[in-house]
Amino acid sequence: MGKPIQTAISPTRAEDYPEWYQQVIKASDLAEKSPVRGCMVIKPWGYALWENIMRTLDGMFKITGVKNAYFPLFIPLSFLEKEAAHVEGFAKECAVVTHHRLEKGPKGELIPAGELTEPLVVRPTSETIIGDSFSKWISSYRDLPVLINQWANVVRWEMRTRLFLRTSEFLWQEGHTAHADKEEAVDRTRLMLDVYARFAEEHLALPVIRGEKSASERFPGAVSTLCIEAMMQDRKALQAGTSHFLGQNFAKASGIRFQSAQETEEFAWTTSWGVSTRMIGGVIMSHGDDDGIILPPKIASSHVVLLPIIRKDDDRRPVMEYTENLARALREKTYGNRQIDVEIDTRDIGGARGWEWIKKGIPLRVEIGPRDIAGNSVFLARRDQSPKEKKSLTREQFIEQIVDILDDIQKNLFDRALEFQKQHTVKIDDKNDFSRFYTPENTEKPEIHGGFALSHWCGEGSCEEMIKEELKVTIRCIPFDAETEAGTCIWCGKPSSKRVIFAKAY
RNA sequence: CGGGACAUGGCUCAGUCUGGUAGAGCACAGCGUUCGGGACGCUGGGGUCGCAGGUUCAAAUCCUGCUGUCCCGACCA
Repeated sequence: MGKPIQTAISPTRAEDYPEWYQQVIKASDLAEKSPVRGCMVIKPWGYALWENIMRTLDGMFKITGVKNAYFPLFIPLSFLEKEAAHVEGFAKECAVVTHHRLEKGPKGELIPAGELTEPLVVRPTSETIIGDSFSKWISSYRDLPVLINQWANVVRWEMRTRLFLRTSEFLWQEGHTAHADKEEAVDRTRLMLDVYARFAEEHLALPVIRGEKSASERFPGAVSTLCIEAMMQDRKALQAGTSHFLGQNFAKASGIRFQSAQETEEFAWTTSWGVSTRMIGGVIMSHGDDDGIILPPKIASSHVVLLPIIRKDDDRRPVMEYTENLARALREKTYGNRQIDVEIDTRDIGGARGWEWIKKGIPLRVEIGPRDIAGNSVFLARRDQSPKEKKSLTREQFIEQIVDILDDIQKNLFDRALEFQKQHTVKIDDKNDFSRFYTPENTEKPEIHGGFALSHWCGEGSCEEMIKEELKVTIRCIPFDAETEAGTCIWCGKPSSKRVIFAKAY
């Protein structure tokens, strides 16, 4: 009884975007909140995404000469104190370990005991501890460059958290490199950003804008910070990856010195770069619809689910046999850098079964019943199309075409996201227009509004700050492809030579 | 860390004002009927009402303290 529900997720994106995001994660079984404040449990369907991200990115790093290593979770407090700007940036969100033992209290409760002489900081990032290693590994220009990456967890004690987008503990990779000259380090910074951009676009189907951060948004201690920025469906920007040129700041703090070919003692030039589980939040918010998430096939937790339709007991045997055979044939095929992953769902829960897989965002659903066996066919539905758009293919056609179909979905998701980004990216030259663009009509509960504004900026931090203060809008980046063009700052009217990207941000 | 709200089964909540046997819907399990557009019936399992004190013959309900969560600010991959 009751009216059929129109969408699988309630509320819809238009009704309440932040709430939609939470509900989508719940419905898709990606992750859940943990009993620990601000932390999350990543469930198998969500962790598979991360595994696929890791596998692909890891390969991309290694092609550029990067090797993996692992550094400690704990950083001596004194290490963190070495770089002034770095301390400034992270001091307010560090978890600190002060004891190394638990003792039974009078009521049997456990009390921390054995105070450490030097407190240990749970890494918020590893520049300082990796720098310490680098200082020991490097003594000659012949030792350079050193190109290291680690896959790890880090902790930043955030005030407000959201699953995947901002959690107190998150998974990421952090690359750290040291070079003999500035030029090479600058090139590496840019190279890794390009790796991220290519990964985001080709694997996550996220169109991104590459650019440089303004001084106020720079990584604490960096000389320059490069980033990729993606537009979510609420038209806010999400920083999906960053690459930092650290100059000699951290080399000086950690004593990374080497003897040059000219026999002089020099400080190394270092870089660091990272992407995190936040990317998954970006995938959810870019591609999801009111029926749940839509996984890009390249990183999808699984590619296709087979749904046997069994009406009578007599059907069971032939339908299951047909299904198992199809699964075997599909698993022999390769898409991207892995074999096709096939799920078989035999649960007898009626139509709810298909909807669960829609909510989980699996790229392809295949229904297999007596009719298909009779016609040697399959009944196929694509997650990037409406749930009703199912069509029949012969078994052979399907096996032959599945890789192309997956690729078509991948491309379609990217094209849609790019179209959306273009639609909501506008050049704005008038201050009033700018304010109007970023002011919701309903201030109580802001509707989806705004987008990326390409506007002139004089380069002054004070303008940036006032814009942030008044409109909650920040400079996301100074795009690499910005053309030199005479104009006036959107805020103060002083002359400016190029446009930057403004947006509300996550 | 400042201002506000809340805490009852896995989830969403009623019951609290006016103290007296712990409730509903959804979810879950079993059986049957179903199944290619989100099924239905019957039966069943599951909660010391956030924690610790106090008042009382009696506390989910009243009082005190604590903890946690959410919303709004300051901070952020």
